[in-house]
Amino acid sequence: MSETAPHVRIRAIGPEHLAQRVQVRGWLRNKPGGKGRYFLWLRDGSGEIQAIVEEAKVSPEQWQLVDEIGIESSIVVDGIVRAHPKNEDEYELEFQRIRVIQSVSDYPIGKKEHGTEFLMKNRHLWLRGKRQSAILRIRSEIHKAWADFFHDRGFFRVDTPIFTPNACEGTTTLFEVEYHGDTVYLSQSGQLYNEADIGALGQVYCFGPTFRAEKSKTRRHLLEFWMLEMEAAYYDMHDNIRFQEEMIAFTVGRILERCMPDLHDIWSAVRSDDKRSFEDWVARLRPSLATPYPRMRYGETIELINGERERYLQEYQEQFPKATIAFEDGSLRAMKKLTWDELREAWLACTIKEFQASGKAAAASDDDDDDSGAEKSAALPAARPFRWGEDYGAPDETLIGAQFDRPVFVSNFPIEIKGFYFKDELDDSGERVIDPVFAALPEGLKEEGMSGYTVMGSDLIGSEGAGEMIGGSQREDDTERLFEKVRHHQLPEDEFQWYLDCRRFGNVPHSGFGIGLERFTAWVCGGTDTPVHIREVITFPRMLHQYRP
RNA sequence: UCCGGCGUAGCUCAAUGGCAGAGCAAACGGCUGUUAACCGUUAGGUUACUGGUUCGAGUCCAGUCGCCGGAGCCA
Repeated sequence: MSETAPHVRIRAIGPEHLAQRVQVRGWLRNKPGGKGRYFLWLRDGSGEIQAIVEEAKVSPEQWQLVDEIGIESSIVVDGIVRAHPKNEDEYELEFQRIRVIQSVSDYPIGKKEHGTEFLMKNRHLWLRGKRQSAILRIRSEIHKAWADFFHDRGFFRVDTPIFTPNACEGTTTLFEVEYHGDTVYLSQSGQLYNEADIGALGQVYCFGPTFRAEKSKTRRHLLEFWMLEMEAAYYDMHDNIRFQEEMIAFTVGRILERCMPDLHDIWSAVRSDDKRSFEDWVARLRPSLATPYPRMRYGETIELINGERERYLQEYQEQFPKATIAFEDGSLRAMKKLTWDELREAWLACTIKEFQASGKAAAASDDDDDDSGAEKSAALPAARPFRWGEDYGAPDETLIGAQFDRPVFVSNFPIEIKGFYFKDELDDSGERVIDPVFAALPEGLKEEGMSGYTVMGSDLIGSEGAGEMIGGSQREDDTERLFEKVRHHQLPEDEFQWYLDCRRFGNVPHSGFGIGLERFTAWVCGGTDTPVHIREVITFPRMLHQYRP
């Protein structure tokens, strides 16, 4: 009885272990049962298995140990692998022996639901949860998949600096760090360094933490997140897009191949009365295995967005017939009198910035046909047409993504809304292209300051409201144009000399992109009805005013 | 920074301006192929904080703090 059984990780237990004595080293997830019999749910970080302990079959000393341990006690259990009598393709352990490393009786996280605040204060323990640990295993697999994908295609990993002397795009707010008397910033992108690195290595990627000091508090934002950025010499925008969709398809394939138990753990934690079967739930990922993904030009999305806004407005009016809409100038109009055309007319009379329509709906007090008595209200969605030259808001990206069952590329944005390094879109004769949708607009609908010129950039928008997952572009390789753009964006030229230097010596066309690991992982792990919050996708999230533990 | 919501037992949540409640967790007992097991008993409170209105405030008002969601911006 003193011989030690071979240690196995739970996930590795298979048919070859049947009737074999093995050792599991881990923690106690739960302990249903009681007098005479316990079911020890064991977890070791790779998976879960239950060991059945029967009082009649073990020594009194062993039974006492089992009887006393509480949830999250650390234990080593020897047992004989048996087929689960009820669940097909599952195994269980016939208990042989337990060694208690630490007995725990007051684990703070219970078996029922908890609130966000409590869970976040206990993030160091929440990580152990079934859903949380499954998500982290998938994140790890994505790391591996991406490394394989890039190395298989002849890319080298470089590591770009985290302390940087200036902003990459100037617009975003950065974290300042005192650097022995100087001020430097935490990196928000390794792109400019990657562009230099391709001069040495041709095709590179970097992968590290990225910092954004924006005061965003949404389910898509972290202040510290992990971003992979790729850069390749002699890639144009279309090479870039093809590379991206192949990478996403490859990664999804890897997850479906290797992470089914983890996806199942995530699915099983969904508590809903009418939840889909596991197969149906996983099926949402399968379309993304097939390339190419749909592509749209920015200009082509405007009609789509406006059609959706009009539909939303109509729904809003039907749901809240007595709602009012307020313009910034203070005038009030009855909502039911405002047609889409009237809204468009009002909008045309002012600029985008001036037009700040907002609606507030509330059930009338004299109208008490609703016995609940609860006051219904809803904020008005964006109640104006989207005009060429505007940047997308989060709801716009959501609705574009919702049109497709797989990620979609949106490309060729107005030059005015993108960074300095985007290459101009040129026609065959080398002239800048005016976007056809812009060109077809009547004069009154062309926003002031918009040229109609576009750039060779693309975003990849996830289906099911995941939002932007990838931002990429062909980089400006016309040295003169690049100098102009640096000046036009009022960037500190001194700090950019080294970057511009790379254009002077062996300048080549090149492209690249960045993908946020957490947003991608959240998209893989969650669906429309089962969203994964970005704070669940990294061990210790850093969010606005929240950096503990 | 702005807009909206929330803050009651260790946890999740109830409570017309009128005695502070339930489930889970904990302790004790019962039951047993359990799937967030189940049943019984016990214990558990400065209703976030400060001030105000009121005969009376968890509830209404003002402020402060904390949390959540969203907007802008972005991956």
